Amino acid sequence: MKPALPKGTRDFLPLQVARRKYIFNTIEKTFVKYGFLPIETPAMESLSTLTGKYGEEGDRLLFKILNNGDFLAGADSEALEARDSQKLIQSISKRGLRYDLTVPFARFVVMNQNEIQFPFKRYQIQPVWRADRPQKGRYQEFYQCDVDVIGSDSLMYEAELVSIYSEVFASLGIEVEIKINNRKLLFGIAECLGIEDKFVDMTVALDKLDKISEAQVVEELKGRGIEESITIEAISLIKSDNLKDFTEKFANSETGVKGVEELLKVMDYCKRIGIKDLIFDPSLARGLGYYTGCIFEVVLKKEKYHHISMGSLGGGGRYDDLTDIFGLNDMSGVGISFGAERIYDVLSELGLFPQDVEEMPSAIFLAMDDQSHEMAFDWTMKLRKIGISIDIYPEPAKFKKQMKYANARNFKFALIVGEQERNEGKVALKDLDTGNQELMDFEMLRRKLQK
RNA sequence: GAGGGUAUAGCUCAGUAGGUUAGAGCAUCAGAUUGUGGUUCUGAGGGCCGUCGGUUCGAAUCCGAUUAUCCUCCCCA
Repeated sequence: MKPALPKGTRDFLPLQVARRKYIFNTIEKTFVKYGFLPIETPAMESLSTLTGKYGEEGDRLLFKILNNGDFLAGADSEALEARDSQKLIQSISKRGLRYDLTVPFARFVVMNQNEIQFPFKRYQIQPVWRADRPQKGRYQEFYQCDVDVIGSDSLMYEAELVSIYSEVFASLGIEVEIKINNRKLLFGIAECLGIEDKFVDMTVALDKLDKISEAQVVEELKGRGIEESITIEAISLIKSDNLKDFTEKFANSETGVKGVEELLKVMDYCKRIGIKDLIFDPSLARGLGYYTGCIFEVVLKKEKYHHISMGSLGGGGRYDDLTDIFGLNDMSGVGISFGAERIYDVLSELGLFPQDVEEMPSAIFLAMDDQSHEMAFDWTMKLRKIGISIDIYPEPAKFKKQMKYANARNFKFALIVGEQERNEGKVALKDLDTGNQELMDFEMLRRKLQK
């Protein structure tokens, strides 16, 4: 049979794995420094945990797992007869693959509330799955790196998370803008324009302003029943980057004022710790429905990387009612996520990966004959026992072949053992860059490889 | 959900206006070379040309369908 991967999935070569680990490690190190603790949740969740949490579109993109055994025995025969897939699913699939890490986290918090201490600071780096149509930089299986704190409404945490963004991207060598806005401020705008019932439509459309023209936004909102004059007013409002302007406008919107206050507080925290790249952007909306307070998004610094087109490298925000649906109230939380796959693409395009991400032994034994191979094997194992990473060619094959292998795998040294070396109880250490060779006994070799 | 591209050797891809036996590079193996690679030369193996159907004396090539995959829009990480 012909081997193939399901669409939107990838294999990773050793170098790619090493580079991905470098990203994950950089992110994780920062999370740990800020006092976040790791958790893991299963790849599968009950379908009921997942459905209805991501909107209509999200439900469509959920991977459903077919029930085991005779799944048709329990199938809804009416739905089956009517060929109603949507309805049939409930009776033939009770599990699905997780779509993000936030909803499983909410479930986790509710189920483990007696085991954890609030405010609970957790991070989670695991793959998620979406049955989306794949394209560049977008896959059906990809990793998310989430960091959330739940059980506190302190705005200090917003500042901590901004600081984490700032630190992680700085250590990766990428210059970014961290955009911040507040859903309450957006609601305030809707309120003073008298369209609070169309709040979601408004934000979704305004969010597209950097991609489509104002006229198109007006058009889109007209289709959703918002008058042109109101949309134009809304657009002019969010063009302002001065927070104080909003305070005046929000005379009739308590929520709007609250949003401005929250933003000022967070930005004040960030100023204290010297964060420069935080930018207030009132057009930032974020699609996900559960956000209620500050929202964030990270993008490449435009003036620096105008040649690279890449969506956001991360995003997040505050949510007040996430655990509510699972029966736990009064649990405000705030969290952000890193788009590791996109970060990978950016680092790779900019050539910003360190040279030495791949961890491998510096030397490999090559033997000329059976007896030498035995000696090389003994030395190999002795070195490994004292913690030195080392490799050996599996048989005394043709020497040229062994050299080729050592070279192709990028070893720094070849340790050559033939009759001559063996008789002296030594090996020849050949530097594969310079071609220089040096005879060494075991002790010399140990010292050479140990540093 | 809408649109576009691609499908030929293990891998990356050529294949001209339909015409005998479908090619290259890389990889693999063997030899020139019984202990020195990254950069030598020679040779070998390996293909129902995605699948089904149609046009034709004749199809990898043209047409239709189908499947798979990549990409663009929507949305997202």
